[in-house]
Amino acid sequence: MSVYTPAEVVEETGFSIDTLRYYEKIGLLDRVERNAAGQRRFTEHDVSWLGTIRCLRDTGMPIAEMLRFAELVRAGDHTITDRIKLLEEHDRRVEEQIAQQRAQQRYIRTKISYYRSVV
Amino acid sequence: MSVYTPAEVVEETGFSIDTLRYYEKIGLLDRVERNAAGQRRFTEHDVSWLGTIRCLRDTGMPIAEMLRFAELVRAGDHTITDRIKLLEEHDRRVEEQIAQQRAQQRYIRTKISYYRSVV
DNA sequence: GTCCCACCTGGAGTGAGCTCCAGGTCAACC
DNA sequence: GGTTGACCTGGAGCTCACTCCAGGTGGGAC
Repeated sequence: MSVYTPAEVVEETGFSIDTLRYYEKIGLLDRVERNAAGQRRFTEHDVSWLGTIRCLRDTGMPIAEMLRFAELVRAGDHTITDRIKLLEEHDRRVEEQIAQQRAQQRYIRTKISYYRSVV
Repeated sequence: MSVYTPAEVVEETGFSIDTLRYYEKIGLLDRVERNAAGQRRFTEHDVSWLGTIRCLRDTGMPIAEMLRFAELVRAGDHTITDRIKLLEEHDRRVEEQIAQQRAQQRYIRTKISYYRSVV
């Protein structure tokens, strides 16, 4: 099981080091292990969890809800149905967002066409 | 040409009255006309522009860029090619956003499926 | 006349999500 | 032994986009 330095995790995940520390501070990331010098050494598991975080974040899930999800994960396997519920609800919102954005894109394209017609 | 009271515009556009005042203050909305008592009376044109604003905002355009667009509109017809460029660039970003969200949605759904398989 | 209500203004405050800073540690290289 | 560079901590500061507030006006219903 390999470990990752902060710089490697920044490279892998696209989060800044400050964001990683912030996520750890607020409990979105479990306490990351340290080496003898006190520097963070991330596990494969941390990096994979950060991938999930990125996905939820970039689809618009607020931190408070990601925290709820993190707590469910921490609480163990008996919370899996709750996690499913949470993710399904989020999936529904993402679906709506995409549909709305498609509609708005059509509006923008109509506007562009109109402008093209008058130049 | 009908006019709209603040309450009607709130109803029509979904923006709060504070947001409308804010948009006017920063110049995203042209100075709105007032009646004898100093109360805002929005025109059809204002409401339609607010529709455009909503569309751009909800697809993630920052206020600074909407302001640039508003200035182009204000500057007159010779800026139409610039407006097209701006909107096309935005359209491209919206397209990317949607594609990214679709990919992330697939990830979420995979996660849900996995959870379902272990319950 | 007085009450309420919708609205006005300028300016302060808020919440989310980071981002930056000062001052320090440790290991490695010259 | 000095310098560099990656990292550490706690806490302050920042950006964005609003949102709220205090104190006031004008018009209509009772």
